[in-house]
Amino acid sequence: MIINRLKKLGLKITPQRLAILNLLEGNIKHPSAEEIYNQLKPQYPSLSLATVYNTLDVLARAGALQEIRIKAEKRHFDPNPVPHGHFLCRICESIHDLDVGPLEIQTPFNIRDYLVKDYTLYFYGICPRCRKRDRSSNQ
Amino acid sequence: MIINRLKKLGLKITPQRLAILNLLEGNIKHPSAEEIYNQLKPQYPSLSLATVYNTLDVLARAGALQEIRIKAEKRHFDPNPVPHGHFLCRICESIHDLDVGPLEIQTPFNIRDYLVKDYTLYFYGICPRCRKRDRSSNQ
DNA sequence: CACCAATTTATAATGACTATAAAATAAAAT
DNA sequence: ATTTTATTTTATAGTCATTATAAATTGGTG
Repeated sequence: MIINRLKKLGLKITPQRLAILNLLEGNIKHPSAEEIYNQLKPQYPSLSLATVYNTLDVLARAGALQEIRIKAEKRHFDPNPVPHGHFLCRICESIHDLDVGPLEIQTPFNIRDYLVKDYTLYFYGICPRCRKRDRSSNQ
Repeated sequence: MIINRLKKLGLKITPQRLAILNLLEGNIKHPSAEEIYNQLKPQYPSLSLATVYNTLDVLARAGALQEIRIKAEKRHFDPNPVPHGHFLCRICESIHDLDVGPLEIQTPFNIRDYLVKDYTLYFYGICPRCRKRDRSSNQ
C-alpha cells in the first residue's frame, strides 16, 4: 500500500504524493519531472511543477525511488531505488532498465580505502527497437 | 605530442586548444570547464569561457577526452577517453578515478539485443582522506 | 474543530551551458 | 610573403531545468 510507504517514511499523506507514487508504481518508462507533471495535471489541475520536484526530491532522499542522470539536460526517475544498470538509446532517447549480470554489485562495499555507498551504471547505444528499424529501412 | 593529436583530429592548432590540452594532460583532478577557465585565464587573458566549452565539446566528441557527469550541476573532464569508474566523495566533493577490476568492460558489446557503445560507472561515498579525517576527529 | 507544522503553490531567481554574430586568425592558395 | 577563406575565438545574450521564496493551504494530532 502506497499510503503505508509514506507513513513509514514519516511523510504526510497528500493527494499530490499519492498521485506521483501511483504514477511511478510499476512504471518502467523512467519519466522526467516534467513528464510526470504533464501526465498528472489534467487530473490534478492545481498541481504545481515545484511540488513534483519537491516530492521527487523527498522520496529520492528517503530512498523510496531513484534519480537517473543518464541524460545531460534532464533528470529521470525510477521507482526502483536499488542501484541497477540503465540504458539510453542514442536514437530514440528512450531509457530502459538493463541489468548486466556480473556487473551488479552489492552496496555498500570497500575498495582500496574507498567506502562506496552507492553507484550508477549507465549504458549508451542503440535499443533493440531502433536496431530493428534501422536494419529494415536499410534494405 | 599534443599538436599531432589535434592534427590527427583535423582540428586547427590554436593557442587556446593547446593550453586546454596541456592543462588536462596527465591531470587526475577532473576539472570542470569553469575551473579550466579560471586556471588558464591569468596566462591567456583573452580566453573566453565559451571557448573552453567549445573546445571541450569538440575534443570530447572527437573521442580525445571524456565528459564526467558524476555531479548533478556541473560537468567535469577526464583526459582519459576510455570508459572507467569514477568516484565522487560526498564529503569533500572530490572526484577520483576508481577502477574496480571485474567491472571494467570492453565496448562496444551486445546484450539482450541492446548494442552498447559506451558506458559510465559512477561511485558515490567517502574517499580515503575524508574517512581518515573522520576517524581521527571522532576520537 | 482548532491549531500548527508540513506542504503546496505561483513565481522569481539561479546557474550551467548554448546560441549568436562580429572580430580574429590558422593555414591553404597564390 | 600576401591574400584568401573557412575555422575559431570572443563577448554577450538567451535558454531551460531546477531551486529558492514566501504566501496560502492543508494533513493530522490533540
